[in-house]
Amino acid sequence: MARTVDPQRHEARRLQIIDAALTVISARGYEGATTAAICREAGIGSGTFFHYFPTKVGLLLAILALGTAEVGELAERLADLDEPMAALEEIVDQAIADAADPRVGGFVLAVAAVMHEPKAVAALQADEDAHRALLTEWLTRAQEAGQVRTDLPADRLASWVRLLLDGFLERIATEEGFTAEREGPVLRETVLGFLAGAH
Amino acid sequence: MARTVDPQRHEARRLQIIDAALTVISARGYEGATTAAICREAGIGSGTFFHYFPTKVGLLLAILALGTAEVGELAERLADLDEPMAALEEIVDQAIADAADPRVGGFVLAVAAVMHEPKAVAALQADEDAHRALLTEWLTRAQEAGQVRTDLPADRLASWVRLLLDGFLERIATEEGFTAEREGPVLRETVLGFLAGAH
Amino acid sequence: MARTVDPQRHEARRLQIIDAALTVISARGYEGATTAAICREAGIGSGTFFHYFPTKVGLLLAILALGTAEVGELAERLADLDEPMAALEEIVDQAIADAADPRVGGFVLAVAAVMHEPKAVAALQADEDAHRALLTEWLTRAQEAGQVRTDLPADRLASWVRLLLDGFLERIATEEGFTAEREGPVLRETVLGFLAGAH
Amino acid sequence: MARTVDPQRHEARRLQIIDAALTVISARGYEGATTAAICREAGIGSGTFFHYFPTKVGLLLAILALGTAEVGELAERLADLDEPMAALEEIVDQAIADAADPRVGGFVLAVAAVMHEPKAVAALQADEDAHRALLTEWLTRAQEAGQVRTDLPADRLASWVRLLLDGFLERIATEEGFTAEREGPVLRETVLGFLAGAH
DNA sequence: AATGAATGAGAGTTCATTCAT
DNA sequence: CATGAATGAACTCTCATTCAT
Repeated sequence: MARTVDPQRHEARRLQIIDAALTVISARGYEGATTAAICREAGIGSGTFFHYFPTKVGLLLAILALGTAEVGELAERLADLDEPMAALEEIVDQAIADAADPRVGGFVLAVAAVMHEPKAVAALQADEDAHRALLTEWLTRAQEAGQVRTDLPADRLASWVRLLLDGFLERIATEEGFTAEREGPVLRETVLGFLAGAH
Repeated sequence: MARTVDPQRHEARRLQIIDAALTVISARGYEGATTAAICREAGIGSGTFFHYFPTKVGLLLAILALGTAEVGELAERLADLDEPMAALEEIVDQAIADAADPRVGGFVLAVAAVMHEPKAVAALQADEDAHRALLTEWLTRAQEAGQVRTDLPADRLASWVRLLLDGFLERIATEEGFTAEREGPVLRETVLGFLAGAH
Repeated sequence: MARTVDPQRHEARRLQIIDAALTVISARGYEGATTAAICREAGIGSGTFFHYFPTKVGLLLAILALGTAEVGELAERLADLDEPMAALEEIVDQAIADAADPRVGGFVLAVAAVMHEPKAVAALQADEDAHRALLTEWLTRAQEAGQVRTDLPADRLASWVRLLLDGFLERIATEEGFTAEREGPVLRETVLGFLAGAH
Repeated sequence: MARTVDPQRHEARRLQIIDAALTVISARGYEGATTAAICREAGIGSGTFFHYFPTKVGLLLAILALGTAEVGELAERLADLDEPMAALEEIVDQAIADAADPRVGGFVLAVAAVMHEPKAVAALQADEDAHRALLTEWLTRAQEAGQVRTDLPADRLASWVRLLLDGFLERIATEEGFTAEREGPVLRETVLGFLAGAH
């Protein structure tokens, strides 16, 4: 009888729509993903969509915020570690694990192309900043521990690690036969090789 | 007497439109780049656009074909070289030079997100194939000469070099302060380090 | 709770748009009848139009299908008749009644000129076939009963009756003062005279 | 050396364009007949078109005027005749002969649908008026000679003869197998039967 | 006289968003 | 809460027409 919103039900519905959106955006790009197509995929009416998200961009922001939140969770999980190299390896492993969902690469690619929509750019930047902050923190510690090269400052090393992790995601989205399973070990080795530095 | 087609004038106009399109697509993405905006940037009327390109996709295909043709030109320039490593370094240097045009990264990113439009996908694939074929050819020779690692076959090495070169382009498009000038040497060193293999 | 589709409301809206289209097409021809003009006449927004019909051609096909369906209804009404001449007179009377809507002639004329759009041509042919089939059937019976001339086969007689009925419709659309009311009896007499044959 | 226009050459070019237009309009309708298509058919450049006709409508008016002029020529040829029925038969025979050009039916049909363009409507009306005037004149004489029915005034008889002649043209344009050759005699007989009147 | 490159108004169509039910 | 009919701004593309050559 209670007219109160069931927060659990509400959140479940939200995630259901986000999941559908991930699928559709990954397959067709952001502009190609019409709200109608997302609603069809989610099995809801068009009105319901706007009941859960204020605008189409609002949905995108929610997805990006979800990703940024996951970086925070990862940071918390690593907080206790003493060994910088173990933390950096964990970060790389997490990236490989994320890449196992074939939609992620397509989604990243699709969203990267949304440069208008200032709010999306800001959210993208926030996500990037969170990733870089986490990396820079552990890279700094690793440099202090003499475990990674010091010819480049930690934030530039972070840029290059991001280059490798992002490039990896996009390769998977782009190239037939380039899979997280097979190429994951090469990524690990390449990142570590890069951090070890030239000889 | 009759105003015959001046092929030179025609080609110049075409390139002018393509240049404007590069600017606009790079800034707003493919879907965000309306034909009206491209026309405004190029300083032409809307009808003129469709006088030079059959459709908006036609313009995209023309740009991609231009890029693929440039790979062919690079291949020809390298054909005479005897030293595989010199050729590979030349390929990397070319990528760094391309990345100096700040629009290229944004354009690549924008176009990578155009998954519908089968013809664009095909052209993108053709471009990718041309790049990979060139790389694979010289990587194979380098392996035969014992100059690069052999724990991975040449085509997988090519995938990883492409990952680095593409990632480099996109970093420049994305990250403030990550410039071709400053990071180019790191790219060179990283590619060569990767090809040298682990120790 | 949910606003389910009310099929009655939906059909009413459809007919409202079709009615507006009849008016506009009849007055300006098919190409001259812009979707904007039809929407204005129907008092709806442009989006609503495409909510009810997939394309402008789709609307045309729907109108033609409606007409063809009416031929079927007429055929059913006649099915019980024993007297061929009574059926043929009924067909002529129906044509006269149709011609009372002054838009019908203009519409027929306008649509007859749509030769591209293969689907429209097919629908037009289907409509023509339905009319001819009905006529040919009753003309055959009338010939067997010795009530109409036999110097021409039934299907050629059908062509000529169609010529008279169509021509009648178009005269009304074209000629000021040529009205269904005044000229209807002449049509009746002329068709019957033609079917009786020369003397 | 004289810069004077060669009127013969000019007129020939005009007729060449009109002929091409007849072909294209007959096949695609008036709106479907783009100036570009007409130029292609005529083997001229787009600029040349507008050198001979001020607008696309201007071309249409020229064609219609040509047709109206032919009615005048027919009227002159008949002027000497003493026998009204012979003149009327000649008019019908002329219609049958016109119908032998398969483009005429399609053209009439196409143009009949151009109801906007007030000037075209006026030209169409002038053509119709010329036809009716000629018919009415001879029908009046025939009535005075007691050779055709008098239960309808001459101008209404003219309407019905026009109905038959127009319908004949359109049938040919519309119906496969309905040819001027085969159906011409039936037309003759039907017109004369109608004029003889009921019994 | 003849050309065709250039133009821009206007066409059909899509789609995010609103709101009565 | 949930719906989907209704909306109109904005898009790509067509085509009659102009004009420099």
